Amino acid sequence: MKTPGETGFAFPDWAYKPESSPGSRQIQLWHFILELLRKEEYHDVIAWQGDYGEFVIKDPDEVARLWGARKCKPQMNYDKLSRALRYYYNKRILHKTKGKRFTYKFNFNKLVLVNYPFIDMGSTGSGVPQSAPPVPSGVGTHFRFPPSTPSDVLSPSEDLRSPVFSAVAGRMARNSISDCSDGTSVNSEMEEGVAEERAADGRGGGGGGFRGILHPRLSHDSLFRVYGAPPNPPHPRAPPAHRVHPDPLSPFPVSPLPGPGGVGLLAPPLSPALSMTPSSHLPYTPSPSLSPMLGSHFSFNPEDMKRYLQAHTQSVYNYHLSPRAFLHYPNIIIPQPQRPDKGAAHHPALSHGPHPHPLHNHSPLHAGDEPHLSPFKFKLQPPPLGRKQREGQAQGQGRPGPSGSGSGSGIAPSTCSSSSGLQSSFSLGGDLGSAGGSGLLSNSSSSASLNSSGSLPKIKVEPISDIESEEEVEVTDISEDEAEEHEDEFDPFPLRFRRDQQPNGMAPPTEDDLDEDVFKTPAVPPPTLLPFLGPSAEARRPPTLKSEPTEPEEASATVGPPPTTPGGTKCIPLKLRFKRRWSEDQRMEAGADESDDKKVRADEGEGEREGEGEVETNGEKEESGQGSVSPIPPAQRRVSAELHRATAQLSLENDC
DNA sequence: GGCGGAACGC
DNA sequence: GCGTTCCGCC
Repeated sequence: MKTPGETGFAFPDWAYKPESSPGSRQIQLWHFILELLRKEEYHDVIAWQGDYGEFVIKDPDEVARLWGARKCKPQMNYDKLSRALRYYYNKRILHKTKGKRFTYKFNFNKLVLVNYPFIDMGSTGSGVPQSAPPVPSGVGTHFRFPPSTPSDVLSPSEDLRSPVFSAVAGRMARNSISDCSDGTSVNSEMEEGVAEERAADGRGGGGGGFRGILHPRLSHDSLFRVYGAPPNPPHPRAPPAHRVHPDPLSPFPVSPLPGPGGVGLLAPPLSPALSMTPSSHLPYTPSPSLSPMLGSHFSFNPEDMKRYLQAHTQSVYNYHLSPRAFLHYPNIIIPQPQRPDKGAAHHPALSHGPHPHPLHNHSPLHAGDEPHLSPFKFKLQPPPLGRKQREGQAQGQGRPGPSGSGSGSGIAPSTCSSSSGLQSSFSLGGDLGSAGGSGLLSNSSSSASLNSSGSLPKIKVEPISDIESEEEVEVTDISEDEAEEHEDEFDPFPLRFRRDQQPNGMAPPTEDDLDEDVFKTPAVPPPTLLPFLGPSAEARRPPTLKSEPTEPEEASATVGPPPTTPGGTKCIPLKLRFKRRWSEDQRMEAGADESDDKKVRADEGEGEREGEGEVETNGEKEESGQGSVSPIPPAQRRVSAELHRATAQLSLENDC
């Protein structure tokens, strides 16, 4: 057994906060265990031992008693407590160290996941040492990332003795009460021990330690903004440059609970933070020493963080995490798929691709210049909007704020985000915007955000074809998620979303899309489209149209006469284009000569109009109607027909 | 000692 | 959801 000073396992402060236990108002057993573990005075009862996260209950009865005291369950015993612990097996929060009596091991990764559901913990059991805490090492410095900030996650790595944890535990201890009232209190036994510690510490006030660990580059302001907390700096005083807890043996200088000291920082309603816990896909390399036994200092390397965040983002998509999670983190920048089109690729938003998490913006390093270094093999789409949201946006948002350099964009209120409590509490966006000044999407709305990134070249890509194709894919590919997500009115990552990005100047999916599994579009246009493409398309149209999906019509209805302006980035479905062209022709023809060919027109157009009428939207019906009353001079008709043919051919070439 | 099902309470 | 309690089983 190591001495407390040597055995600091670090957890982010939230790990010690009962409130951080999702779904439970009360302290959870594992929280409690952590509490005990980090308290020196209980090291003869329970202590870290062995691998990272591994601990041994030296005195089962005592631990049970303590637990019982905390929970006001006098009848508690180890048998019961162990049962509770065993329930953690399934949750993978804990697991048993086989062969060692009373020895369990924390699965840090899982702990993180539990608190930060959207964080991928796919690494669990796959390479990353379970419960391997990110490495605190060394002695002088401290965890660099703001504690309790989203970035301050379960970092088992952080030394318990580090200010962060000290602060957390300390307060906790101070506030300890054996009243069994709630999870925030610690039983009297603990309190006693802590009291002594504190005395020994001679430590000042709680807040200090906290501030001490703030990242130098992170202003308090920025930190608080992360929480959407009031801008007023918690502590005007300058934080100690480093060491805040005088006594390395006293890990509990400050309480993690909200209070005079660390108020806002300590209790984000929900920390959306990323875990510091390394995962298998995390390039992040821990400090030399992973041993929690070492006194430490978490020298956090921004670069590492950057990679880490990248990895995590990737994880989210690579693994089982539902993209729905992003609903709660509207500000997360999702790397955009690379487009053949350079312009699109350089879209500001895209440039952040590799660093989807807003956090990265906190760090001075912006990878805004690595648009092509995206490690993602798949397409990542900006958080899609729910249908309602999209619609609402279409109306409400006439002009996305120009955010030339992203100045305004960052803090721009995200209309879409309002729906989520999380979003409000965790407004990284603001911070992002200001910090990055890079047009990061603070606006959860993909379209708005993207658009707002000013320099985004509007690309009109023709011919279209994608929309219909996508619709197809959408129907077939989305199956699970789609159906599921619909319930939430959240449109996770169905292909449908692509339609939304088009208005943003995103080129419609192209070749590279075909390489993608996720967002693959059919290589061939729907059969129903084919009739259009032939010279006699018009004639054959009616029968086929009936079975055609109506998306294009819907689109046209919304778009009205499509943004035919060059700036109009809306891609018009092939079918629709033909339709419009046809209508135009009709109009032209009508204008040309009214008297002549009503009969002719009637004869020729009969079939078409009938068929078309069945699928046309009202508006277009009108157009058609117009055409129907307009005779066409043979010559003109010829031209028109050729035009049709040409267009069709062109479409064929470009399409598919 | 350890496991996990089941019923139950909050 | 998170235990708590009880219990049979290995």
